[in-house]
Amino acid sequence: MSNKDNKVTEENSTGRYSYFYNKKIKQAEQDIKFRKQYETIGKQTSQLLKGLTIYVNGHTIPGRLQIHDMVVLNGGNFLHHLSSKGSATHIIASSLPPKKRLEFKNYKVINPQWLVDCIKQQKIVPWQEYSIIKSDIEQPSILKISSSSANKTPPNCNDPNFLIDYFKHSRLHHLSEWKASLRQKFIELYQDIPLLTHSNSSYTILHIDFDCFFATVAYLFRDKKKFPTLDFDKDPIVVCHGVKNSDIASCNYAARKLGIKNGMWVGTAEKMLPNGIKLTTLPYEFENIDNGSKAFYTILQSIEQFYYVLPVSIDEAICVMSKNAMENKQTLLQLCNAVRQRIKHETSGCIVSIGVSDSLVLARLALKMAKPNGVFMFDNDNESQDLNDMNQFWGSFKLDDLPGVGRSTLKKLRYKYPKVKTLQDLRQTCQDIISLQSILGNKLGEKVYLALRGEDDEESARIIYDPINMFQRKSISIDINWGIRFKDMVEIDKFLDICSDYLVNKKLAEYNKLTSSITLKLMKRCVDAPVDPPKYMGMGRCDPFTTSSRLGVPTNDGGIIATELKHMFRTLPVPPVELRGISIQFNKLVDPDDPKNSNVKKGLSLLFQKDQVTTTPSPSSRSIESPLHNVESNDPHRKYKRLKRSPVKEREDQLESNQRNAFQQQFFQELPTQIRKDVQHDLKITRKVNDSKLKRMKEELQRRENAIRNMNSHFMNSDSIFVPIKFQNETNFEKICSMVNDWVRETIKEKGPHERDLHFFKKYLNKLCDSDRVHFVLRLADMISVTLNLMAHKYGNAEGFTEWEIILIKFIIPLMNRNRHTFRTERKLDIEYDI
DNA sequence: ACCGTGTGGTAG
DNA sequence: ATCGCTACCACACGGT
Repeated sequence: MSNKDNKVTEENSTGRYSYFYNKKIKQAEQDIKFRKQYETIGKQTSQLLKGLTIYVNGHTIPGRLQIHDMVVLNGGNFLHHLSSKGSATHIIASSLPPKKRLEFKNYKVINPQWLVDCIKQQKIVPWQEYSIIKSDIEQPSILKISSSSANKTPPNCNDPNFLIDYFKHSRLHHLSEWKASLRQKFIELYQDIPLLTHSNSSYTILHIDFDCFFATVAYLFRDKKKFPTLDFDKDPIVVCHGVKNSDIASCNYAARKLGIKNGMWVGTAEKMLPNGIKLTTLPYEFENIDNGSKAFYTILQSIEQFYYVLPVSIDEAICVMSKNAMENKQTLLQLCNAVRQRIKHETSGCIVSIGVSDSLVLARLALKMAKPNGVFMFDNDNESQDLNDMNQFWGSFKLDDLPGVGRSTLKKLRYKYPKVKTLQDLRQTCQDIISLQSILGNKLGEKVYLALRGEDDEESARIIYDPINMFQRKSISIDINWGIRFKDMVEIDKFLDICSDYLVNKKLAEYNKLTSSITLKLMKRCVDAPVDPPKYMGMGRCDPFTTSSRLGVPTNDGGIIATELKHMFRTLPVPPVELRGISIQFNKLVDPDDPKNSNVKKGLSLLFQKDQVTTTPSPSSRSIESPLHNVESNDPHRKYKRLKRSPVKEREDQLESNQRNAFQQQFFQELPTQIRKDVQHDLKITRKVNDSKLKRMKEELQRRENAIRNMNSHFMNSDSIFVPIKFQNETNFEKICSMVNDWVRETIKEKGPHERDLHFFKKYLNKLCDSDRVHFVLRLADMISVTLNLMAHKYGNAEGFTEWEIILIKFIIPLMNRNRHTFRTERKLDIEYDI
């Protein structure tokens, strides 16, 4: 027993103090008693917090009561009332109103995480990092206010802090980050635990998650002055940033009753309200959500019966226990309710529901049944579960309640079985696996088939039998599809630098990995989509363009990666102003510490790597308005079958890129000064690409490969004229000619070619040039020219006509002139081509 | 038969 | 105003 404890008892024995002082002592006595009780049942206590007096201000997660227990059981003093200044050594709070800030300015005011971390590490960690008024002390409040009000400038992607600032507010980013970090923690925590086996596969699965977690936390931490009468059970409440086209991250059950759903836009939700009912919108409480989740996981991990606590997301976990860990259903139910009670208590009011069954899929469905605020246990193969109950269970789910069935799969199922509404209907209609597989594909068909029988497919079950492996990271990426509005390449290059820096210094560093393969995906505004989409700063409707690049050697060099990205950007036909989204992926992650990769560090493995840089474009099946892709089947459930594509593979060729440079130089002088600046910058990047370490490595690789190739048959050379080149899956040039002709004729009449088609057509022409078949390009150019002449009289003023003229003059003819010295097969074609 | 690339889909 | 992320599986198709 500590001195402090003795002292309290002593003072009390004198028996003549003020009411408050007496009360204080009584409470301290109770705390001691509580501690003793705890010790008598054999639980561990410590003296970690000896000498500290802790006071909790306002609403926190973990809650006041839980903090009380933590403090007392670790030998600290818990102050119930802040009677006189100086009596508390630490004040715990999640946030402080300005008035309290002033009042507490001389205290150590920290967030609850400090306590959690102290106990976890069994030492008093420095409080400064957890201080919640530190920032105010550093900055005079007037400055702070003016800067924060000035901070309300519109989002601007050229701001160096844009990325971080955006992520700070993005719920989806938070979800992804949280998930990744939970997986990482799982790996650390369960590193050495033996894996479960299929053989004794009698496990009970508990699927646990919060009911509308974001909404609950937002409600608990709301500004009570602003919402004095808000009732969580009756008033519809949503969490979002904005007012009209803002996504609803989470809505309470009162809102759900009115048909409001997560993901809906606020404006849409408001239309669903009955007259006189108001929708309350609350801001996100990311930090408090995180705290609540920590309490959630801490509790779950403390329950001995759970073999694993598998993280699904910030608010959702799967607990696996052996079937004989519980005596019977009764005790299991008791456990569930105890867990629910504890979580509610320790998060100050967040509710979890629990679904219990013996497969993942059934536990998940049971969870759906359990919500809101309940437990549901489902026995699949128990005889006692009578048929009626079964039918009722399955009959209460919609098709997309099945895990793995989303928007697209739902559509396929609806198309095939228009009458099927519930899972029960589907169970009766779809008795065999074959028909499901024919609609949904092999794996998904099987998955659905098994799910309807309450069984997990192998892929889903991996989370139970091989979670460590499953949670191991295999790729790293970022996506930014909001707020992207650039003026020119200079700005984009800066942004790519920032992205590269983020990925390399934050992600690769965090996971200690190198990457050897990068994918860049750009979202370009659809031609017919409005420049400003409905959602403020949103991406609107876009066409995607992807390209990937093998680096040849694994690296974590930000410079190399940024340079490569800039280069890749330029291979895609996306003008800076049309860019609406960027995503960058590192696909092949390599562990530099792995002994078998030791040579990688020195770059020695390079010469033995087969890979080279490739860029492989392929058309999107979404370009419906383009005639070349119109061949798509109308049968929606066959959509997954790719029908037409252009597999033209283009090799990044040293010769070609030099020529492209020459081409650029040539036109450089004629450009208006404004554009010239851009081009100048562009050339700088191109040179940098050529100069970079990576490029040199690639060249060396290329040289060696070429040498080997040249020793082999001439016919093997991919530049050989004997290698067929495909366009739109067609190799026969005559057929391609007629296809192109149709395409030109069609699009002259309208708005000109679809940019994607044009992109692939250009690639095809480039490929022809590179393999000494410029005469084909000549034929095509000639044909287009003739067509233009024929149609000039009727469509000379059409948009498409002008488009094609420009393409011919600005692209095709320069292309031919570029290569005329390489004409080989067609004799003496070195004429200047003119229209 | 197996591998690599690009596309689609899903989850929270 | 508004913060439309991101990991991972499956598939189609082409190359070897």
